[in-house]
Amino acid sequence: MILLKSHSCGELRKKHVGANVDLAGWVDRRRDHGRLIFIDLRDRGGIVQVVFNPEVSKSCHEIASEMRSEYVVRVSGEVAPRPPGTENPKLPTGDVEVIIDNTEILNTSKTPPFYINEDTEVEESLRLKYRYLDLRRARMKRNLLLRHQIVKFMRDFLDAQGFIEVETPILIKSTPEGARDYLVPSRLYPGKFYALPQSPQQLKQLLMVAGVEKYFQIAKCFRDEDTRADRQPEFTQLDLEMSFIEEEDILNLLEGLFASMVETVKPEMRMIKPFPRLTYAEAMEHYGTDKPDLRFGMEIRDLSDIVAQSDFSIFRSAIAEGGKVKGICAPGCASYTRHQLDELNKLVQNLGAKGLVTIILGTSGGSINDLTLEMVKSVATKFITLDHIKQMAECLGANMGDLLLIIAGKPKIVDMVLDELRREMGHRLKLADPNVLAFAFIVDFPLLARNEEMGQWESMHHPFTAPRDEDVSLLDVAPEKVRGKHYDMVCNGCEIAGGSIRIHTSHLQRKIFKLLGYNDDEIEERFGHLLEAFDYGAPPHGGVAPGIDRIVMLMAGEETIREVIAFPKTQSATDLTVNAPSSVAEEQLAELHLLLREES
RNA sequence: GGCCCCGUGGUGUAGUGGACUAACAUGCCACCCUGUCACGGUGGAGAUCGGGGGUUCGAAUCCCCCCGGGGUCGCCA
Repeated sequence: MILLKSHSCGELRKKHVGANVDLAGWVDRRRDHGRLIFIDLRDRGGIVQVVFNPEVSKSCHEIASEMRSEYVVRVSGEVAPRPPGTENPKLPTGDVEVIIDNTEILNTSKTPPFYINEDTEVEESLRLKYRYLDLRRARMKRNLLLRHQIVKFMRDFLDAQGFIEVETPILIKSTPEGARDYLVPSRLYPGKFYALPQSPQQLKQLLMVAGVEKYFQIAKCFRDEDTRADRQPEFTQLDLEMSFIEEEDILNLLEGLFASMVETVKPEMRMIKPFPRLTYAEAMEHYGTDKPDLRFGMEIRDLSDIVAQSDFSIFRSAIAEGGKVKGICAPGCASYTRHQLDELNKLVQNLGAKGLVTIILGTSGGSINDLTLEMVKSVATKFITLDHIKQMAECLGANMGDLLLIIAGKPKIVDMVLDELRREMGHRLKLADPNVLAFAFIVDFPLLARNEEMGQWESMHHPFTAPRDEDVSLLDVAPEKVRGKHYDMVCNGCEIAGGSIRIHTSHLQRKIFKLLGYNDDEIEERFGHLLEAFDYGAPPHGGVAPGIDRIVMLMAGEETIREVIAFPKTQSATDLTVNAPSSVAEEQLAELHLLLREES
């Protein structure tokens, strides 16, 4: 026998009754009744109950009494209908069972360090150390399968649209202006290094010059920066690029791809269609972030004009110093206790705000017109008139019984803190439906942002992003006003994709590099290959790169991308499964011409 | 680099200065059990409470340092 299995455990149904089957898998659970032993046998396809009856086979029954959790076993027998009344509706295979007349233990197993057969919380470091066991669990198996289905859909979809998949190198050239690079020392060239790609950006643009026209790749990207729930040192992007297109083409492609992918792979999840489009300015104004969670409202409103003339020094001084006063309305939260308000205050202070002004609007429902000063609970009542409070409540769309949360300070801090508060309150009030994927496009980004520390212009996206045609003339006089042909796709508060129409002439590209502070030598050394390529008939082109880990995370309903990566790294960038990074032998270092520095 | 949370039998939790000789569930081991499916029953083994130091008559519990995991700000063109 070459194959140990004639069927998968999970596929057996009533129609198989009478068939002799060969199965193999892991012991999920054992129920030993003394004479009769039931084993739930598990393989990738599912679980089926197999029965060891000493009256059928005494030797099989003896072997089965030795079986324990996670033993690897092979069984053969006849598929039988379960006796009436003993069917198990919880199992897809619950109408049948396999009466075993031949079996073998292929391998034993130690008692696993955590439950494989139960969906209980286990400390993540333990799961990662024994990731191969963790991946046996239903949740991880489901996530791996979903990821496969998503990636397969992407490949099929893009193939049907005429894209071709091209691989680009993993050993490329360091580009220190972006994220920190992962470096690979060169054995053949002492003192020189390759870098792992932060993204295949320049290579895919060269593929456009090469006439590929429609390219994509499931691309591993590497960035040596600190991790987050949605950020890993290495991650996967659906990298794609097209020639002879404009921004609208990319957005249409994305919407078509993601909408049909969700409808195919996760039909139970809902979307807002067509995907809403917000300008960067609108997103920042109403959500305080360029990646808003649009599953709920609770929009931020600017209250500066209302309170500018008030006697409340916190508000007045913030505005006088060039700051803003903005707030949100937490519906129905007037009953918040002192303790809960203190908690929120602590939250905003940890984020860098000076404090949180809370205004409780009465205790029961009703029209805000009936509000009296006695019904308002807030430190602000001493300094702010009832009229101002009513105006703020109206501006925030508040009703009686609601809680206003107001932050004053520098615009950047105010936005960041209110974004956090909005998401926190949305979470507490369960406003974000987990079965909704609220995709949206963010457009009209500024091309450049001022780096205050360095006193220099930096690319908002990357230096290859084309400025809007009508703004090109502003590059010389007012760079901050130049809008880029840059777009993001966001979903549920997560940046899912970023892309742009690229510069495709060396003249304009050089101009941008110079604006970013590079001199001619630096431009030549770092980007000479790209600029030269542009002089050989580079077509207009643009593209986008959706993060695969993130979209799988959202579709799997997970909180971190580690749950959808087979072997993820910890927050401190270690791999607990294989214990990486690790020391290397002195001989390896010597071969690479490396000497370790003494760190103080 | 900053701030915050977590670490108690194999696993998940309870215990927040004395009654803890550390509890509960589950897992594990042994025996019993022919229809269970998170099988059931009886019995048993198993943690000096992440590590180190300190305070105290007394520390799982309070303080300090360290280690590990997580969240986040900075960082992520």
